[in-house]
Amino acid sequence: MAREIAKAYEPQRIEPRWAESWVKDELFKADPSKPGPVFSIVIPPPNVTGSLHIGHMLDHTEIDILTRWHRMCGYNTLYLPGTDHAGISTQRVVVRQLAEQGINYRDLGREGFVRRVWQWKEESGGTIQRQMREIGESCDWTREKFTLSPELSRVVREVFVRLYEEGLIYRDKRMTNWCPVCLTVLSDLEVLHEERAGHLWHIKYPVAGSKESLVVATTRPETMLGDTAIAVHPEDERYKHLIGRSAIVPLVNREIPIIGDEMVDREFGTGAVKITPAHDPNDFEAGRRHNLAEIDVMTDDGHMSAAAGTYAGLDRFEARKKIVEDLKTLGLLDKITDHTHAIGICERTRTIVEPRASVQWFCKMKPLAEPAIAAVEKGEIHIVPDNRREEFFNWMRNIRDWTLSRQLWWGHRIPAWYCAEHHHVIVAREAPTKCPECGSEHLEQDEDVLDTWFSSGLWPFSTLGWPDKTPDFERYYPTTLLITGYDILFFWVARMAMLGIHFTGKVPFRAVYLHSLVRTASGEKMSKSKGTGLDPVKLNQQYGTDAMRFCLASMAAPGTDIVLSDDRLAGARNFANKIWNASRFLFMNLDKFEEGGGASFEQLAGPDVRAGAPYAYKDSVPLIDEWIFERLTSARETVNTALRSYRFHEAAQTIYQFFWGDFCDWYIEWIKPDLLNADSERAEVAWKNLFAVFDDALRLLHPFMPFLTEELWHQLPQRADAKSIALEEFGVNRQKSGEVTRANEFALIQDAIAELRNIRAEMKLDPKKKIAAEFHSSYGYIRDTMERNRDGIQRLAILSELKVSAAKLSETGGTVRSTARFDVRIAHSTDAVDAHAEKARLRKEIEGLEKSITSKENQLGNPTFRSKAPPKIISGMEATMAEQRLELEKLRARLRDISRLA
RNA sequence: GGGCGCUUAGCUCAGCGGUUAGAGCGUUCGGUUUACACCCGAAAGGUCGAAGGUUCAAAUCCUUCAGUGCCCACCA
Repeated sequence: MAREIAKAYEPQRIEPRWAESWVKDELFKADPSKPGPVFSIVIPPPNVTGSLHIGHMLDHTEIDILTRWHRMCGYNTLYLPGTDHAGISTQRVVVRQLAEQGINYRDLGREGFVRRVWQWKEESGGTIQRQMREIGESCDWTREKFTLSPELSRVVREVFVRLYEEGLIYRDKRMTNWCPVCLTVLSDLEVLHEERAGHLWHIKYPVAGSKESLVVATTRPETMLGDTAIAVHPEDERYKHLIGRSAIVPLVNREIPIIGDEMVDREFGTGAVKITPAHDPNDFEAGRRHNLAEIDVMTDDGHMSAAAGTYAGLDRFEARKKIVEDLKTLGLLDKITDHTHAIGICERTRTIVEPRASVQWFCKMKPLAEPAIAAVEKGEIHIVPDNRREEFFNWMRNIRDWTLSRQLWWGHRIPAWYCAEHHHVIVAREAPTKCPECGSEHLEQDEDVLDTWFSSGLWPFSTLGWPDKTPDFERYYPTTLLITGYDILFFWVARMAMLGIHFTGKVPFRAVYLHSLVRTASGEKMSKSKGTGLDPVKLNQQYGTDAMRFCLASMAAPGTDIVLSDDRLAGARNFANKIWNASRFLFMNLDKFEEGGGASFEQLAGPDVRAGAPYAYKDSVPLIDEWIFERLTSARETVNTALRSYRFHEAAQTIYQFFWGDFCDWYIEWIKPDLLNADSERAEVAWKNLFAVFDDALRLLHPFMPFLTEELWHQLPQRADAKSIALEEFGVNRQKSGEVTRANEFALIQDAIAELRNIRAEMKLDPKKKIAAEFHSSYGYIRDTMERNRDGIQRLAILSELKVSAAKLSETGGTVRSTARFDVRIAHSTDAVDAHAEKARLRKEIEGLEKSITSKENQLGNPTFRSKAPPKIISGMEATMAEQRLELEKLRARLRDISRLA
């Protein structure tokens, strides 16, 4: 039966079918009761609001490659999917949507709003999970988790309560970062720092009861309305006499004390600092030291509050302008100088964050950080690449307490209640009915929710059933590996490490691989909001998911960022197409072979037949087959080694090289005639070995290109119970141990063909015309190899005949090419020879060789080198030099001959 | 202010102590070879940012410098 096979690979026609069947058959469902070493990995949960972006694509590609590879290597494998409720992001998305409908979310009330978010999540929140299914990720969908599900919420409460009981979670008034757009506090990590050119305003504060005034410098004049002191250094001769007196805050005419405090840097500004405890971290501390009032002059949304007097209601930056104007008018503005300083920016909205004192829930980090640092130091958690370890240590050793509460509605509500009468605090797993201290039944739950990262920090164990001792938890925790971008090392990885160790007593993952970021051509981090992101879904459709995966993998060298381009994607697409066409060739010729009365597909390619390879013809495995099996084995070993150390690019490159270079360009080209050989035994052996190699090669490629390989693998006859190539063995070594291979003999043949082709091209000989050639080597075994493989050489070098000779080749009437071990010659009319060009070519080659030889002579002649270098290097160098000398001699002779003839 | 990277072929990047420095793309030349022009064959192209140093041996390790990118940081 002749097959209809598309001329080009059309991923769109193949991918959806397999993606669907993999999910439907629950192909990747983990079973903790099954034997085998464990490979478990949890997904970095993407936002429910999200759709797949290029960063996920990279994450997921790497995760899926390693998962599929381990699965095929016999591991009991779990890849656990799920999503994050993403507090601020999600809330902002829904708030914006409501606003578009003219609804102010606050009007819905807390419950109404949260209900809307859930509703929205159900309707359009599944995008990313759907996309993950479409791109065929081999995760266990029966174990999908969501950070805000009742199941995981229970874990969040458990953890919060325990930390509170241990005294690690506390509530306090402290300096926090306030985002006037998000309307919530942020943790330090959510605040970015940006250097900006600003000013230093020098403002005169009159000293009470004197004509003197004190000049202070500030970058934020509007905060002066909340000043409650002026500080100078106690030892500062300029101001010492003023300590204990007071000054008048201009514009609001408040009398404030002048205090002495060591915190003041005499060198900076004027050496006198206005103290605004409600709006500056240093001032807050100073305020506590000196018992100063905290006057908050701003509202939640960044306007001036009632405390700002006549400025109330103004936007904070408007107020700044106005205040500066007014000071100028009053003659109280001493001067303005330029000043560049770092300001805090909200990670999401890019608005300037306002430092503000407020009451929040915090988590003490030092006691949690120490065991995590130790775990990384001891190698219980292995961080790759190495330099990220240092970053981790740096941050962890200087860690500060974590602001946990957020003034949002979407998220895990803080499990704390206050009694109306005495404000007793009750922290509990379930809502209490009365205050255990005073018995009051008027309880109100804390309005705030937890930072999103609090629940993600529990992800590796919360998803596996902790605190219960579930079979999943027992079998799959600690997880084997975590793969994520280095940009969330602190946000997420560090917190998982701390919380995992604290609560389970074990590290949450044994290794962390932090991959590169995908950047735009201009080097920026790709971002949807900036419009610089590539849409992987579109690209997957355009080039095929396999091509996309392969492309990313081939560029994913550890520690370096990726710049994706159409060229690279096209290259990967071409590779997929190449494989498709190679298969097309196999199946088309197989049809011919069967129709011509040859053995059946089953007889040539059945699973048992494939397993029995390599097959011999006339008592020995054909050289070409032995060669390709060896190339395959070596490629597989390289891939295994590379993947063990996350060198995806190396693995991908190796496979590419093997499939395209070895398998297509040489192996298939070489065996073409054998496949339809009149000698049916030779043909059968060729076919059998071919299918065995093909099967192995598909397996090798499968983790990288799951769809294409699944499709092609199913074209081969399979066992009745074989469901997917994904569940097959990655590869078995087909070489018998101790067997001496002749595979490198084929390398000589390749060299000879290359030299012959080179002559043809350089001499511009008619590419279609078969030409006679001669081959000489002083080694008998090499001549034998050529004799035995004459047909193939003639075919691939387009020769009419190949004369193998023990005698030196004549230089006249043709062109000779030499390697150390052999010479080839093609006869042609001398006018084809551009003697000048040929001489130049020879000279260049001679020069290169001479340089290389001289450098080796120098080294080998150096006694210190001989005594210190490893013997392997010395003998290798000697051998190479000997070969190079032989070749050099030949090239020189040839140059002399040409010169003489010309 | 600290810390971490990067600088290698026209472009994008591998290689990170050892034997004439590699890939993809691009370029040049030649090809309707019964799988593939998303292809085949051949070739050109690099004193590995600069200067010192360590070593028998340096693109690879160290120092300095010059560009360039990123992360962390409560000096008004």
